[in-house]
Formats: sequence, C-alpha cells, structure tokens
Amino acid sequence: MRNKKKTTIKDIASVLNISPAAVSKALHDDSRISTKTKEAVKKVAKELNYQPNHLASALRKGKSNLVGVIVPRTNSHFFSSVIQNIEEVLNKEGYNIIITQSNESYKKECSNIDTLLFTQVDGIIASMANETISLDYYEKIKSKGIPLILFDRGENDLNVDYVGINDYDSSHMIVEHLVQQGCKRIAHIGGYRHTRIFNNRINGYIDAIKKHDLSLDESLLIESSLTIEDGRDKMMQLLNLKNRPDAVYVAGDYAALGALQVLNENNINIPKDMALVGFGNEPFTSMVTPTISSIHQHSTEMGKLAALTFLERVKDPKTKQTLNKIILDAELIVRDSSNLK
Amino acid sequence: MRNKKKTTIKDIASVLNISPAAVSKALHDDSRISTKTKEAVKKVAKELNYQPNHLASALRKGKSNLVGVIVPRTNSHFFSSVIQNIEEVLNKEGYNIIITQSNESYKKECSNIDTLLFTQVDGIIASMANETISLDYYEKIKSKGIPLILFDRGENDLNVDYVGINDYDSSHMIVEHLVQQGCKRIAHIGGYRHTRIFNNRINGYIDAIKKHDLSLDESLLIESSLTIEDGRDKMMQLLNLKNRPDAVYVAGDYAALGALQVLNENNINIPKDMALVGFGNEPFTSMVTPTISSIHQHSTEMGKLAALTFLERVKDPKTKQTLNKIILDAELIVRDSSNLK
DNA sequence: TATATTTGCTTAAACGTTTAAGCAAAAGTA
DNA sequence: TACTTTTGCTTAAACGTTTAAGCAAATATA
Repeated sequence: MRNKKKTTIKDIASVLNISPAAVSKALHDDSRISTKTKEAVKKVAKELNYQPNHLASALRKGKSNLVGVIVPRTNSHFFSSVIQNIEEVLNKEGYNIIITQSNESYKKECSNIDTLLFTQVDGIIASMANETISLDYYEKIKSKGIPLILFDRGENDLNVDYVGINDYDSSHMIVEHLVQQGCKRIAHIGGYRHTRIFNNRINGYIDAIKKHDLSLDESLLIESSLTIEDGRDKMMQLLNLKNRPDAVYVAGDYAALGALQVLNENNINIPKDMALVGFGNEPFTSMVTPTISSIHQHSTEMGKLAALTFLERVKDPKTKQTLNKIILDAELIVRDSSNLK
Repeated sequence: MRNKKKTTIKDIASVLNISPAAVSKALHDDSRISTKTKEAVKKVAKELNYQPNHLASALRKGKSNLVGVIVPRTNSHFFSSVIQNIEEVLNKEGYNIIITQSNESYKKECSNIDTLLFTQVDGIIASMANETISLDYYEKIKSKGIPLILFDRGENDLNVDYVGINDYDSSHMIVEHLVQQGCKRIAHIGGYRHTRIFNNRINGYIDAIKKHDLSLDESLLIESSLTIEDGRDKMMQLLNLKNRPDAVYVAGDYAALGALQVLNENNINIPKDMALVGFGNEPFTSMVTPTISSIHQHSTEMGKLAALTFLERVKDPKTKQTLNKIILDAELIVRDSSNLK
C-alpha cells in the first residue's frame, strides 16, 4: 500500500489545476502569488507528503547547498568540535555538510577533494593531513570557482582564507610558564616543520628559549609525527641523553600522552623530575595521571569562524579573493604535569 | 584567465561533431560506440578538463550515489572506526557518504534524517541516540523506499536490517571473568533499559549472576546515561553502600573512566579492593592508570558489514525486506583493572 | 543475390525544479 | 473615460545528463 512514486510539483499543480511554475513560486512565497493559492498549495503539498527534490533544484540553480569538510580524522575532540560548530552555523543558513576524513594521508585527501567536487559542493572547508606539504591539489578547488577555507593546518601566503590560533605565541606562553616553574632545560617534541603551524610552534619555542637566556640545545629539539607511538619513541630518546631535560613541551596531546606513559613506566616523577606540557587540550589530558597541561585551541570559535568566512565568500563572490587570515589567541590550561607550585 | 564555464558533454560533442548522446555513451564505454570515437571523446574530455555533473546524472538516473550516516557522535573511537570502514567499502562501489551527528539528541536525529532525505541519499546507515526510544521517525526513511541499516544501537524486531554484537553474551563473559578472579559482589552500572543493547547487557548480567549463585542485590544494579560525569556519580553511589561491591562492570568506557577517577581519588585499590570492567575498548582504556579491561566490539567488521548489507539491499530491491540481524561475537580484553592474577 | 543481423550513431524525451518573459484581468490614476 | 500599474498567473526554456527508440550503413548469413 506504499506510495512508491514520489509526489512532485506537477502532482500538486494538477490537483489544483494550476501550473507547476505557480506551485514552485507558492512554495517559495513569491510575492506575485495570492495568499489563497499559497495556502491551497501548501495544504495539498502536506496532504500528498511532498518532499522537494533537492537534486533538481540544485541542478537548475547551479548550487547544491552542500559544503564539504575535510579533516585528518574525526576521532579527536578538536576536529569533532570544529565540525560540530561548522555544522551548526551552516545548517542555519540552509547548508548541509559532507564530512570526509583523510586519515593523515595525502592520497586520501586528494581523492576526498575529487569526491567533494564531484558531488558539486558549494565550497570546501579543510584542515590538511600531516603528509600534505603543498596546496597544489587544492588549486583544483579554486579553479572551480568555489570558496576554499582552511583551518588549523593550512596556514598559507596564498589567496586562501585561513582560521587558526597563534601558534608562535602559544609556544612563548608555554616556555614562559615552564621557566616560571623553575625549569632550566626545556625540550620540544614538535611536529614536522613543513607544516606551517608546527614550524611556527618550533620558531616560537626557539625564540622564547633565547629570550630567557636558556641554552638552545639541538638535542632537545625533535621533530615527530606526533602519534602516541612516536611520542613514546621521542621521549625515550630524550631520556637517553647524558644531560636530560627537566621539562618537555610536546606539540600534540597524543604524543604528550605517549611521553607521559614512558615517564610513568620509568618511574620519573612528573612534574618534579620532568615537567610536561601538551598541545590541543584533548579531553584525555584531564583524565590521565597526572593530568597534562595543554593549550586550548578554541575549537568552537574556529569552527564558527570557518563557517562564517565561507558564508561571506558565497555572499560576495565578486570581491577579489584576498588573503583573509583569522588568528585566535590560544589559552594555556595548567594542570598537574607542569604545576610545581 | 580562468575557465569559469564548466565543460559539459555538449561541449565535447560539438568539438567532435557528434551528438551529446554519443559522448555520454563513449564515456561510459557503451558497446555500441566504436573504439575510435571513444578514444577521441576521452581525449577531448581530458583536454577540456571535463568533470561530470553529478547532480544532472543523479537526477536523470534517480539515484544520487550518496549514503547518509547518522551517529550519536564522531569523537569516539568506536563510531569513528565504524564510519571509516563504511566509507572504505562504499567508496569502492562508487558511493560517497554524508556523515551527520545527533549528539545523542532525538530532535537532532530527526532533523538529520530530514536533511539526508532532502539530499536524496540512496540509503541511510544509522546508530541511534541515547534519547531515541522508538523507531517511529525512521519510518519516514522506509516509506521513501530506500534501505535503512542500523548498527550498534538500534536492534529491533521490525523489518530493519541490524548489525551489532552479542551484548547478552558479552555480559556473561564479563561476569564469568570477574568470578574467576574471585569477585563475589559484582555491581553493574548499565545503560538505560529502553535501549535494547543496554537491556540485553543488563539481562546478561542478571542471568550470569544467577548462574553463578551470586546474590542479585538490587542496589548493585544501576541505570546510567554512561557519560563520564554519570559514571562518577554512580560509582560514588556504590561506594556509599554499607555493603560495597568488590567489582563493577560498567556498560560504557566513558562511564568506566569516571568510575575509575572516583576510585583513584578515594584511594581504593584497583583491582584488589574493587575490580573494574568497561565496555567498548576505547583507546583511552589502555592509557589510564590502571588500564581498564573492556569489551572489543569489532568496529571494523561492523562498519564493513553495515555497508555490505546496504549494497545487497540496493542490488536487490525487489526482494521483500525481511529482518536481517547480524550479531557478532565480542571479545573481552583483560587489563590491569580486573587482573588479580 | 536477397535477407537478416550488427554496428554506430542520432533524435528526442525525460528527470523535477526554477525563472525569464509574457499576458490578461484587476486596480489605481488623471 | 482612457491610460498606467499591479496582481496573478501561464508558457516555455533551461540546468546536464541518460536512455529508449530509431535509422542508415556495414557486415554476416543463406
């Protein structure tokens, strides 16, 4: 007994003996349609359980009201929160989002871009994979003439909008905090320099170390993929030094967790023997023992701003695309791992 | 100098002086088109940087090759892993997925369904929010005539495909394990009974307790929302009992984490004074101190099976939709929190 | 050689919507 | 009264693709 055929605008039109065009206009509250007709149309639409065919209108109007989102992964609180806020802002404006994950792979990222373009999205909001070095492939998006907004990973000097936090200053805050706690030899397990945000963190670290007249020991500055496993490896590397550091600033919470595990396993007292600071303020930082100090990246604002930037771009597509960087101030959350009282 | 107008099939046709229909067929390797023409078409397509318009073909063919996925949230390893595997299987078959989150809200879940239907997805794969009690709203999906596959949360006796694990047996495994470790008073912080999987876990717990001739104490069985906070609350409740349990089986890892925090804060030795077992095998269970025993839910298989079930349904839409339940065996991962040697 | 089949294309309609253009009737204006 | 404007619709084309139907030429079959 199920109504297999979907009701279309034509069905409504024929019931009321008016043209499909009138129905379309009535449904969109066009001023040139009488209130009477509008009411009749809406009544019949409800009765016939009319559901507009999005594909048809998208095809006709040349826009899909779909926005693609690319993230390295969704199972981190940061990205998940950014996504949620992008969604919230865009839903209100009638956009839906398609979420894709690159799993930190450049190849997957490229295929995600193709997928999204194929789906005729009206724009793409993305944060780049660890592997991704250049924005070359992203040119494809711009050549389609749709807005591209990058966040977190993707700071650039090209004409691509970017929303992120002040990584350089964040490093300064961390080093400053550790110095205040009395630390003298501060190590940094950073991300890969080819990613701008990690490079900024490293530069911030270096400059802050210099500023406080601490020795800038090359063995204390290590690049890492920032996974848990690599965090473990790099921490062991630091422990094997003749002259161990008394504090470690890790550029990612997952790697910081790995470091913490190694320290605990080796019965090294945190923070007395070794202070520890992470980056990202992932929920688990306050769950582990000891709790890990970390940088809060304002994921809520970042998501909202990314979405709003997109909305501005579609509203005003004529204005020349110029570099629009939004840099948020981050916040250091001090927890047990670096609290020496 | 940018080519603003997108190349269409017509453009290719006019270059080669053939009909658009021939181009379409050539691009799809129709047997009725000569190899010569096919090659020519593909060459021109590449030259003009032709990108097929997905909306147009979807409209014409009546299918979008989009599959909607609804999950309570993406920032849990379980859901994130299921999604990843759904994606992997479906991408191979030319489908893309749209991920939406309900944030455990029934209202959001309904709006997600509307959104997905509006986007003309070819099917929906979903796991229900905590709040969701009935499948009523999901009827909308079925009345559209597209496949609906539920996983994890959503076991049902209706004609809706379901993929999940054996929750009843999992509870048995856990209780059995705790008994073997010497526990006598085993408490259960369960989910809400209105959700089938949690009800199954509770029933499994009760039956296993009876089987081992342990006392079935009502005060030891508590329903919970299974968030970290509620895990804390319910653990405190158990600690306040005159006759404390010597083991707690928590139906979710996040709540188990909350319980662990409370135990640690109260200097209760885990597992000596109180053994602890969680459910879900979230990565953090092996990160905290002590590590938490948990049930591995085979998220990889679950995602793949959900996707495959969907593919079968679209391949064979004529066959009557009958209840197709796939129940996987779960696995207990024993860690420090319940290992009494 | 006459007929049947296959090959390689074309034509035209269709998917469901939106929208520019147009037109008659009603209402407003002088 | 005669004109202009507004109202309320209709007509028809368009978005880019797919596909059923058809047709002429080439090839196969008897």
